[in-house]
Amino acid sequence: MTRRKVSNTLALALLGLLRERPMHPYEMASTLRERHKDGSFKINSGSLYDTVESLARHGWIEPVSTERAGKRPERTVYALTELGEGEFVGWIDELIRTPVAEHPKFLAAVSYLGALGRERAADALAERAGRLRRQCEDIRAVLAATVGSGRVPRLFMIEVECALHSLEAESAWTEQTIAEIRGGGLEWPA
Amino acid sequence: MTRRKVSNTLALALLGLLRERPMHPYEMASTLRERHKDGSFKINSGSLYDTVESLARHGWIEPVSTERAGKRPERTVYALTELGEGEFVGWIDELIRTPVAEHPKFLAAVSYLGALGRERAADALAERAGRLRRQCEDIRAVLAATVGSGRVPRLFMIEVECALHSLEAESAWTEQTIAEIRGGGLEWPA
DNA sequence: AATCGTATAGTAGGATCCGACTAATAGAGG
DNA sequence: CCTCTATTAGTCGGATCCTACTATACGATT
Repeated sequence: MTRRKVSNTLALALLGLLRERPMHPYEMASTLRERHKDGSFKINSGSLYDTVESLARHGWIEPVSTERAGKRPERTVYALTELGEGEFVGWIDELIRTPVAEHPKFLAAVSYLGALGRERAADALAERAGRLRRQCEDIRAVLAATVGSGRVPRLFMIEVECALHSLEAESAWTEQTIAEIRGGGLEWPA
Repeated sequence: MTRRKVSNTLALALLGLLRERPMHPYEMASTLRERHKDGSFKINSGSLYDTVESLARHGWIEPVSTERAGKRPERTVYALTELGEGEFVGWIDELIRTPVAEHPKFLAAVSYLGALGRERAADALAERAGRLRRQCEDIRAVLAATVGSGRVPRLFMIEVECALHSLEAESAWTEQTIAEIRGGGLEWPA
């Protein structure tokens, strides 16, 4: 009972791009960055090439040509296969329907918040809260510059809205918890 | 500029446990599960032993004895070192202060929500919403049975509250997005 | 008393991931 | 027109992680 053959979500991003047109790996990465998809996918040149190879091995994409400009390394252009197209949609469907447990680092740290002591805990949370606020602003700016100006359909940036929503929630929890610590509403056992 | 020597947050969990008393690896894992920390840390027997070894290699913990019960494999009991204690607190502080980009699978899928088409997207989101609601209820039940009954100090389960808060936020976003899709408030380009 | 399921305890080997590196070209600045 | 930096493009080796597996003990059931 082998799980899904390729599980890295970067693969999902690549499949999605190749639905538009064939590309070579480096172009996939830069296109994703241009479109601000680097918040939703971890784009790392190391794993990029591994992932492309793995997709090709499973027949979800295939090389269609190789080009060469000057003395630069040869670039292999890949295209989506029919198999890949089907897997793409099925995979998304599954990812949406079934929540999977993630283990964010913040949660790990919060588990031992007590170890910092009241003062330092409140301090650290306050610093985080500030950074979260700035991150939210940055994201709002991106949304304003794209969807806000009507240049990009909202659906194409919907995951950015989703990320913003969850950042805002984290921000709210953080502020509220600081208040409870400082206000004494949260007991602090030894 | 060396990165942090051990980066897996499971290591953080282990350090935290060993602050109470020395334990052998299997006991660490089962204690964490008992305390419902398996929502905040990914506990996997494979990585457990790797992580313990890595912590020992860096001198954050050290073997203090080996015991044997019957013909079972020998168990090595580890204790926290002073170095480990310091790193523990410093690590938590850093994790709290500095948000790091996580890349939840859901966000990846939402990035290509368009590929499902209106109907199917709303459907899939609705299924997720249902599961999220059930998860929230489960968590509330755990909180009621522990903190609610006064048997466990609230600070010891604070990360569960945090996780609940973020699940609720995701839940809300999901419901709201379903409504926008079904109500036509969200444009659906080809 | 033989069998079944579950808890205890850990190992081995491969898949995956990633940081650090190489190397060529284009364009900016002096 | 020469150097410097940024961008383009990709490789490589090792660290990490996890799945699947081994093996014993113990209580309950037939």
